[in-house]
Amino acid sequence: MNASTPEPAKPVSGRREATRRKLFEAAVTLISEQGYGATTVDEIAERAGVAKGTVYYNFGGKNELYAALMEWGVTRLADTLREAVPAAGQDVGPREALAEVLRSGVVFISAHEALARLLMAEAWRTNQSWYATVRQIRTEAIGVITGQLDAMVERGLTRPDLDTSLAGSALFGMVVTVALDWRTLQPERPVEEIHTTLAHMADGLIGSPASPQ
Amino acid sequence: MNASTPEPAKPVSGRREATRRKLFEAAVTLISEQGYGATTVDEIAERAGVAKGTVYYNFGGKNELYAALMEWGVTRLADTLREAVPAAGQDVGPREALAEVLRSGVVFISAHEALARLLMAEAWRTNQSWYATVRQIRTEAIGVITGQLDAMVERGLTRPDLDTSLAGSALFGMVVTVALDWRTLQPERPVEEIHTTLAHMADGLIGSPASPQ
Amino acid sequence: MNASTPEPAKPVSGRREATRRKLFEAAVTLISEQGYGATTVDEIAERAGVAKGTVYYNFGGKNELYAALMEWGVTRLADTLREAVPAAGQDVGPREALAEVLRSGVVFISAHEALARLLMAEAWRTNQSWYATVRQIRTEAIGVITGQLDAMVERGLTRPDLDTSLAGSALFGMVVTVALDWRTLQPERPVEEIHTTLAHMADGLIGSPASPQ
Amino acid sequence: MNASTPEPAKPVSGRREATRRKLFEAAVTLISEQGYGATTVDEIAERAGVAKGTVYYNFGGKNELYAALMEWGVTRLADTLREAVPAAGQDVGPREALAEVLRSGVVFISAHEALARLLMAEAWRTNQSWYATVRQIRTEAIGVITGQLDAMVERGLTRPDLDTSLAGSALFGMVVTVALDWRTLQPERPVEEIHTTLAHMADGLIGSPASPQ
DNA sequence: CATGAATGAGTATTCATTCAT
DNA sequence: AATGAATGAATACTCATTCAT
Repeated sequence: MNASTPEPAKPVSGRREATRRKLFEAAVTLISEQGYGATTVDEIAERAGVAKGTVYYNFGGKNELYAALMEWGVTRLADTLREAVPAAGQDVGPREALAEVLRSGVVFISAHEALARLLMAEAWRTNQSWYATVRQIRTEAIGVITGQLDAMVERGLTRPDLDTSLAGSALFGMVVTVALDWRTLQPERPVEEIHTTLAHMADGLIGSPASPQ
Repeated sequence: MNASTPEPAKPVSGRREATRRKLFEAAVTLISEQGYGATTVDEIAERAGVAKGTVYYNFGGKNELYAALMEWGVTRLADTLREAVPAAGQDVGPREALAEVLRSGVVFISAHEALARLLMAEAWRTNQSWYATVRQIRTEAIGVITGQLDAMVERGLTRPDLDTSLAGSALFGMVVTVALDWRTLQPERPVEEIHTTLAHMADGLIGSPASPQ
Repeated sequence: MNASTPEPAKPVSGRREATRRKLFEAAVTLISEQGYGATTVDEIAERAGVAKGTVYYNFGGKNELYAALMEWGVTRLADTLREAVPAAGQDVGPREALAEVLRSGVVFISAHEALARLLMAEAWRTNQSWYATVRQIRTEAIGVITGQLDAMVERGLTRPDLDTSLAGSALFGMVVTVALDWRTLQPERPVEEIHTTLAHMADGLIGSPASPQ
Repeated sequence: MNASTPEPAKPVSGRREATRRKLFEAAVTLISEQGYGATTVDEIAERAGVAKGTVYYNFGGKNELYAALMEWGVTRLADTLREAVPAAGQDVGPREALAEVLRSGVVFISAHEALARLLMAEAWRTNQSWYATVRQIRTEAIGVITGQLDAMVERGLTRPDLDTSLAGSALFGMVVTVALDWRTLQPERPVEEIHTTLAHMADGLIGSPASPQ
């Protein structure tokens, strides 16, 4: 905060950082399994292997921990999607590029079901203190998809009048819903089947360059 | 349950029915905004303009009120979607039929935002007592869409290997997400624009009977 | 709050009022004996013979209970002092009238030591939420004394240039201090000795109509 | 520890003394504003600009810090009052001598408001561990006043039956109350006006050697 | 039918104190 | 000498539920 004192290189992962990480992991697991209200601070602390007071020392309260959690997890989702976008140099068609992004979304969600459930639960709760955070990062994630769609429109691979912003939101909702339904109702199905169906859908959904009304 | 049939046994719409309705409305709004856990019985009663005890007199408890709520709303959603399916005799192509179902979904959601938010928030929280209810009726709603897809597969209007169950879930998630994003972020946009984009997307899907892998 | 609905004569002392009174009494005793911080809500509830939740139902919190307490007690002090002022018709000299007010102050304090201690402890804690209340009513109490002094100045019974406001504050502090010291250090002394000394002091303190500098 | 004074035994004013002083000042201010119970060790440390552990390193605990505080400040008050008593040889009337003591009291209080607030707030809270300290030194301070009154009684300058101990307590309470009211409510008034009013009042007392009952 | 005061088990939160660095 | 992360016992507070009116 004070530019004149250049801070003697504070150790980034000291004891504190390790404790925060432990608490994060405990909290994600428990809250996503039981919901925010049903998860007690005692449980979180016990699972993290620290004393209850430590939660308050590090986060200030249950609400703040939850907010930090949302931000942390949701940032990771956006990052994952961004990483899935093929590098500019690579010779991959926009169609395959989009499929790749959706695929990475499914993988992420199946690895972080908990988080995905929270994300959907909080997505439209506008009066919560962490709504802004969730919304902003959700927009970022959708932005990655929208970006791919824009590229496709540019190259004439889909109808030119497509509202790519709405379509991005649609694809996002589709992926999350399918992925969660899969994990919840038919976890035994191989992930490839999910990928394939989603690819088919996306392919069809936006694959009509000039379908007549 | 219907006031036009004067049953002597139980006066269906006396003070009681009015009270229940007030409580329903208050509960849907509050819970969709804050979540189930964060909404107190006091708040619901206050918003409904009745005393707290009245909630217990009429529903037996917070959980029961919530369960009744879910069942009520979600049944109406399934009914609405079913009504949108063109009667067998009518000469409507499957393309238009599907579009009509999705359209009615959007209309329903924009009229019952709160309920839709709830539906998404609770859809995958498996260890709640009302999970079975939500799931069952959600399946019913998705079933209407799946039915249309099946009809299309039968008539060779889309790829024969489509997993219509997964696809139904995908379209459901797509519609709900788009509709809620619209209501939350850009409520000023005319509903037609939403319809059009969704129709385009569904159109694309239907239009690809045999897109090569 | 709503003038158009003239409130159908709410019963002033129903169950609720009785509960509040019990809590008041329990709280005054305990807090004055142990201090605010050392007194727990559990103790107060137990002593009042009600459940802990009842404290919150009736007052909203420990702080609010304390604030209500201060207002209640301190209002009674002001009332007591006012009542001690001889009625206008009675043939009592201002000197005796003042002595009477001070005397009633001592009696009140010895009957409500607890409250008096709180009053002094909070008198100059300007950043507490209840400071305004304490201050206002303290001013009222001092006002009764100041009123007597003004009467004396008017009749030429004391020096005309006396700052009666400051002098009122001085006499108030004198009375409270002496009374509390008495109760704390020499409770065995008869109250009359205290009265007498205070009367002497007041007599002398302001009894010099024209003492040369 | 202190490079400039290479004392082998105990460096009196090294870093440690400075730290203790900082903590003293922070503690007096905060406690006088909020009370002992409402002031946390965190706050004190933060205001003093040191880490929390430092409080414990230097004083052993919150209670000990407070006790040290009270003793330190209250000793200074007694000393100040004693110094105000004119030396035996000096030719000063008892009237002026008493006025001088009260005057020095007002000056001290206006310079150490926080301490004075504490002194009044804790004076009658008998079951605290530091009660003995506060009481003893308070008695010392009052003793200076009482001493003056005794001298006056001896010389026949006031009524012979005056309970000088009670009267001392009365004057003490009067001075502290007036001084704090002044600082809190009308700090803009010149100190001389306060002095004058107090002198007038004390004057009156002294000037009544034999006021008839 | 409806009310709202009362309840108390369950939970979040505070904060003086410790101790390894 | 000083630090600040961690602690956990003590405590304040919440809120679904009950029940007498």
